[in-house]
Amino acid sequence: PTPPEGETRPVFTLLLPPPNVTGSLHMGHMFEQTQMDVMVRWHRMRGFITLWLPGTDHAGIATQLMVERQLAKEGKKRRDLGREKFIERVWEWKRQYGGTITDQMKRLGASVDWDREYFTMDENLSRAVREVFVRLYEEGLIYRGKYIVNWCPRCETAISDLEVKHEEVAGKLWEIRYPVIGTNEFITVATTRPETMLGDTAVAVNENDERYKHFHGKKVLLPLMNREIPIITDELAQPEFGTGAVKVTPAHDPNDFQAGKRHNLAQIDIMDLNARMNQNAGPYAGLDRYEARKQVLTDLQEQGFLVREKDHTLALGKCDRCGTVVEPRLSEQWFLKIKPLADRAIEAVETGEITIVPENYKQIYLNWLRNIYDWCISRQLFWGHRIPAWTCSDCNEVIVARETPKKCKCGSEKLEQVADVLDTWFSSGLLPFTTLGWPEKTRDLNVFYPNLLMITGFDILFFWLARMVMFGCHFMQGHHQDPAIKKASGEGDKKNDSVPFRHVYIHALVRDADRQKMSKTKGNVVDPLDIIQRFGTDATRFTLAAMAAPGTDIAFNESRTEGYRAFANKIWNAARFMFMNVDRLQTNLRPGRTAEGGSSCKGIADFRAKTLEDRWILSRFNRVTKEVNNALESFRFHEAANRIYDFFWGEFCDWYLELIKPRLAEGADKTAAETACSNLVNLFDAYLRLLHPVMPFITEEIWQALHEGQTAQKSIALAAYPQPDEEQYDLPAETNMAILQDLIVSVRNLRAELKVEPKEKIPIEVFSHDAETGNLIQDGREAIERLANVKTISAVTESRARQVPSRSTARFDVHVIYERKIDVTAECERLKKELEKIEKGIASSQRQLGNEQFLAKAPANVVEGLRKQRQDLGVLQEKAQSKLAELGCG
RNA sequence: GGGCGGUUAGCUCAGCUGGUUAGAGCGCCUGCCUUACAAGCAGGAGGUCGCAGGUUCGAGUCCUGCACUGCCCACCA
Repeated sequence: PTPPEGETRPVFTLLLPPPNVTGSLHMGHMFEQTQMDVMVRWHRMRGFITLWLPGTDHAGIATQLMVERQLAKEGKKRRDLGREKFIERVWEWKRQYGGTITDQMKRLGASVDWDREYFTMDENLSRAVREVFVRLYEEGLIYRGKYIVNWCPRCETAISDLEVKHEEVAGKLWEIRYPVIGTNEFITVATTRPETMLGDTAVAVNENDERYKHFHGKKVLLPLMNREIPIITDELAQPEFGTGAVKVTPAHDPNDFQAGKRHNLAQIDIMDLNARMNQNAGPYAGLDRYEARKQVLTDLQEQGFLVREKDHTLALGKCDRCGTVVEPRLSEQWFLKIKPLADRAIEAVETGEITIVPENYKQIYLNWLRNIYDWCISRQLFWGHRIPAWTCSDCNEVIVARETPKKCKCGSEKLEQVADVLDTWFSSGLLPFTTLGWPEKTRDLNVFYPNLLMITGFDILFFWLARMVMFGCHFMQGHHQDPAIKKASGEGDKKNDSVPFRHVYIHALVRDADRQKMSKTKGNVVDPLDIIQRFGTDATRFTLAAMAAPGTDIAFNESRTEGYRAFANKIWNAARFMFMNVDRLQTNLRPGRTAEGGSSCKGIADFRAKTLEDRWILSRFNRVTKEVNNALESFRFHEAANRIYDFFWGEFCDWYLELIKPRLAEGADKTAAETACSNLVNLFDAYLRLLHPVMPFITEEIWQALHEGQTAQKSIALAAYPQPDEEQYDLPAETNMAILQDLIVSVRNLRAELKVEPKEKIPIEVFSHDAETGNLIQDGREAIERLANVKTISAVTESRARQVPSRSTARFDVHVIYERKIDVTAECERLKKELEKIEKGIASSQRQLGNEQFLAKAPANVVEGLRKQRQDLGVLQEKAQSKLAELGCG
């Protein structure tokens, strides 16, 4: 719902890049949507009013292609049906299959606002498209004209420069000689498309090219066609390239078209809309362009005009949609004068009104806009937004209007709407404002425009993103977002609200495990629904988030997902452990019943830090919370995911749960058990909230069970996202915990080495280097015994470092008492390795500490740290050496 | 022809603004069904950070060149 006037909460608006109706969900969608959903949920939980607006795109060519294929099975073409019937079929198709992708989306857990779902051909959006077109036309930014455009002979339509994909192919360059009239000489031209010679209307040479000076003003006889055409001088011909003379075909080449204009040459169109030769091609009429090429070459050869053929690699332009080789074609089209719009779009990014992350895309964006050509916006398709223009059959007047005009100004009523439709991207470029009710001045626009964020892939940086900026800045000029909301959203200082979005995050592309682009034709498409089926949505989302390092394409790898399925399982089991204890203790420990109400709290509610492990985990949780929030702030999804993962598995499960077990155990002190359990519950609750944006399903399920409807919020999605409380950082607790962990690991290590029976408890002796450590170990006695499987701990007053088997750190030496002999060779080996490492460390720290420059220039804490390290290493070195001596290692 | 990335453990990848002895997951080796979890637990092996220079007290991190690789852009016949 639209927030009313007076709303002072921040607003987060995000527009879903609308998938094509024809589409089915692929990994790229899921990747993109996972990142968006993480952002949306994160903002929502932090108290933003969020709008994530979904919709689908009518996708002109793509959709038409689908229906055409259907028709082809019935042996029909679209023109057999005619526009109206055809469009009916498309709508029919849309009704039947168009929902596929949105249905699939629902399984990703994407928390979009389905109530607002739109389709780009909806009436209100179509009306906005007409409005935009008419305004641009009235402003003189849209014009119509006969130009060379990229033409797809299969789709039978013009396409924009962006829709042409160039592909390097090994082709040929043919040299053809044209007889110069009135001489015995020939002039030789080179071409990669010999069939176009049929439409030649001149031969160009460079004015300064000495070789051809004597031909100036002469004519040649065009072979095969026996047409006289002039030799012109034009910069089109560059002396260095080929023969220095070039054939000019104004109707079939953009450069030649320009040259033709300069010299007033005739334009002879020799092809039809399917790139077959027409009557103008004389005897070649009816041939397909490649058949014609073959025939032309044969004939030239026979008649002695073909000089030679050379290998030549060329960049062949192909239709992005269907792969057919594009043919430059002269035709009447509609264009958008792009420069004025581009200038403003450049400014918006240059001045920081829009920020782009990662930053290198900023340059790419700017370069493109700086070198932009007018945009051909008309398409000769049936499916799409009809161009709101009519021509009068009596006076040829063109009328551009919002609604169908009744009659022409000449009085005639014979008006016919222009057959063309608009490029799909024309309408998608308008979505940031048209989906919010434009051209009406709606409250929605007031509140939700500009979007706070735009997340999309670089593959549509130009197609879509740049156009949204151009259109947004143009049509929303003078727009002001509700100031209270703007301020609350943290954008109070940005003056201009005409931009469609304030921040852009460009995500990477998902590739297959071999880094290949996924495509249907390659057959390497990984179906996200299949992955979800096998590993679960949460695990799949987590995989994508964890791999989403900005700027780096990701190679989707199932083994990672397998690992994150295990993670989900781990969470599940930890939750079981928690519930087990809650149930057993039979107390009101649900977080929903605590004083602070659990989830409305931005940290851990009611956490009572009684013990070292409590203080430690509280401190760690807050630090991790800080790291996660920071990471999300800068779109480092992978970092957020990894912190969340490591904390839970490596700290919470591996240590905290193990450490509190005695307190929870049967027969333990009831009050202490309840405190421990309550802490556990509240910590778990907070953790679930931290994790929720990435793994919405499992967190919701456990959270619901945890709260049992006892809380004001209906869903964890509306609970508060954890925020760090730096007061709860506890460095001493973290340091001490690390010492205990070291000790426990050392003992486990020794046990493994000595191959102590797993069940056998053994006595250990610990020498502490300082009283503090001694006390710590004394206090941690129970934990050490349990987690290291130790029988007794004796504090000794003399270092046992020399004795084998033992382990040493800078704080303690630990020696296990166990009669089995160690493997001397192996132990020597290990000690030597260890010593080597230590000495390497000593050498490097020694080198630096001996360097006056270092002491003078490095920051104090670095120097201090290094000194400390040097000292510790010295101690360890000595210990290792004496052990080696004791063992008598060679 | 321009531009942008990547090159770190067997595999897939982290390593943000240069600062202690470079990390994770998977895989591998050893041992464990320890009453939340064998999708698990404990321990372990494994890297001269693509190559060559340079800047710096200090470089996986910054600069230059090279190699390999991927991508984007481009109306030279």
